[in-house]
Amino acid sequence: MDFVGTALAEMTMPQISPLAGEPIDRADAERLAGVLKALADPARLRLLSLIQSAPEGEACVCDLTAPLGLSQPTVSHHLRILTEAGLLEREKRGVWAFYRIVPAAIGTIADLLTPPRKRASKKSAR
Amino acid sequence: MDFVGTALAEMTMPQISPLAGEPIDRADAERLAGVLKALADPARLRLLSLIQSAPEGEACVCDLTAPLGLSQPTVSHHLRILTEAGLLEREKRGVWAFYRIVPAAIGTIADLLTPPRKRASKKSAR
DNA sequence: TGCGGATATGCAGGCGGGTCGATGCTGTTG
DNA sequence: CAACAGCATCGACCCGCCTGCATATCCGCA
Repeated sequence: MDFVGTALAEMTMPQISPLAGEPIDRADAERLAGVLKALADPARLRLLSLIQSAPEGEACVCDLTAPLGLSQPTVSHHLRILTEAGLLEREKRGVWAFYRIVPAAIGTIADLLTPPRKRASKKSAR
Repeated sequence: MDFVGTALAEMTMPQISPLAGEPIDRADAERLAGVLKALADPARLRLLSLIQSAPEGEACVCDLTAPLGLSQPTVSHHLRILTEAGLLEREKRGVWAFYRIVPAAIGTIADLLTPPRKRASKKSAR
């Protein structure tokens, strides 16, 4: 599903926060849920954490299988899901595939979930 | 799983952000994933949105089944999951059960996903 | 060109989750 | 007290997902 890859971009512009003023429609709900599904897994959260705390902010598959305790195909599978969700970017150098976090992506999700009361405190509008 | 209910509280204090410095351990990853799983569903996102935008910031089940297009048992099921995750609170008045959003809960999730860089550089302007 | 290592993909088993219909429970109303 | 409305729970079905094993693909190197 590549639609997930572009999901964040489409939601970024307006505040389609599920906690803003207007109720979100089905399409936006599915898009946001798709990205959140990519995040809602212990292995993938640990992958993001491991990559972020890696020396150069990047890591290859061979560095991730051991700390995760999962097989190499399974790790590749999770990395694929995170990449398709737009949370990771992949760069192949030689035989290795290096993964790096896309900062704006997770920041966008955080913004979508940080809606109302950070600004004013009233949802009065509308 | 009631551990999900307390998951946020346990993670709130330190910044166990998966994108902070140290890699998170399995336990924290599972807790955070549990809460994110509660969010990662279109129906539940729409429920949160509907409740938030309701007149008094609260809504009963009978007001939610129609806009969602789901059966009443299914809506109750989703509300239960959100409540156990600590995202909603339930108050029974008469025959009705009113649900309200717990603001701090979602704010906590957003903070966990808002890594370091949000502090210094802000592109917003709003 | 051929070999070996690093990843990705296919396939299958097992489990968890979303949905609905039926039912039970509780509080309201006549 | 009887009848009814709002919700929660139960049981069941079905689909999607996580995982590992086996295999294919790609790349560097001798």
